[in-house]
Amino acid sequence: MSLRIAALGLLAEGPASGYDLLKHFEKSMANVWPATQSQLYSELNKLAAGGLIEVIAVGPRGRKEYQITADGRAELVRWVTSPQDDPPFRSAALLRVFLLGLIPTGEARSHLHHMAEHSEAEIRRLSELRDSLTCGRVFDSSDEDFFGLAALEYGLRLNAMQAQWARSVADQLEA
Amino acid sequence: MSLRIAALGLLAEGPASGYDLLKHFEKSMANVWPATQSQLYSELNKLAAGGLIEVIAVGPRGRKEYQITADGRAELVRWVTSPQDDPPFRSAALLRVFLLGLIPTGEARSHLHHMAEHSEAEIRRLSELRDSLTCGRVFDSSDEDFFGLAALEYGLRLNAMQAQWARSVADQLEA
DNA sequence: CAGGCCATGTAAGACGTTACATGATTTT
DNA sequence: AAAATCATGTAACGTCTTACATGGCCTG
Repeated sequence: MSLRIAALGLLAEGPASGYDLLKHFEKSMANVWPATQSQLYSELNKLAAGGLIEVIAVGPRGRKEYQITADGRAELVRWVTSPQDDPPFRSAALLRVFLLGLIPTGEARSHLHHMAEHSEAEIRRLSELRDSLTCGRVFDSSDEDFFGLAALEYGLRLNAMQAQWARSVADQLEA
Repeated sequence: MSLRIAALGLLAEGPASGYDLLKHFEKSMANVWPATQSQLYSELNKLAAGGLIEVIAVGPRGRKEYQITADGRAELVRWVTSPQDDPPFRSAALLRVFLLGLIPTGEARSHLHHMAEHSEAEIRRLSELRDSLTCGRVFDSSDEDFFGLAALEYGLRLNAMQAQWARSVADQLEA
């Protein structure tokens, strides 16, 4: 469901081919909903079969340019306003936390430090991504990627929280 | 993979039936890795077939009591120390944020307020869960559910962050 | 004309969701 | 005797991962 929506969402900004979408996708929504090339191409076929998008041109190398249809836009708005049927939150990293008692305390502490470092590296990666997207310009709520930047800000805060949490749990473990 | 580990992890604390596990599961790991009854039962069969757990008793109503094996413990430790092959982070809620530009600003702002309220409700739910688990006693790093409580603390911080973030994005939208 | 990029697709298998199916035992 | 709880399982369907397969176009 979600990948289908991601594809529709990208096409809502204008016509594109699967290949174009994939490129754009990796810099934006793939950060919150990763997907592979195979998956995206097959979703595009399903969307076209369902009439939510349509092929408006065929270029060199069999390139198919897709465009969102009115039905597609309707489906997109329906989904955006229906948060109740989202798939649930899942985190293997937190599941691991539950099981940290199975390894020696020193190793558990070390794992927590690694988690903190990983979050800090993510913060650097996301900061760079933000800089590459904004490239110095100012932006406000009418900006076309205002919400993409808001999602990015979420990622920054999430990782900051995670690093602090991991260090605080590690500290409790020392005692 | 992860559900299999969750089941093994619960069995590492002592023998139990699928039914027992399900009950315990819902109060602990299901918060970070939800699963259905069907899925848990079939994982137990697969684990038993693979020799990671074994049936040590059959009780009334066909109740099967499982116990973790040495191979099972080894697998558990292997997984706990291998964070590199975790499934990636996914959030439909954040994907929705990317698409909030598709609905009128007022509705988007209202959605963000709902997100904040949802997080605040989660904070209350998790606080109650914590109280029911600790029931007033003090705990330290030698406590058997120290790490479960650490995961719970993560949930509290995550939701606090989320509520603040949602309100801050909503505020930028006013301007 | 070789190498890199453009461009799309298939197939097998693991994992997850939903709904249904079945029946024994204990409690009221 | 009915209702609640205990207890396990099957089947269909959709999603995600991994690996593989294919070939056209453009640049040097």
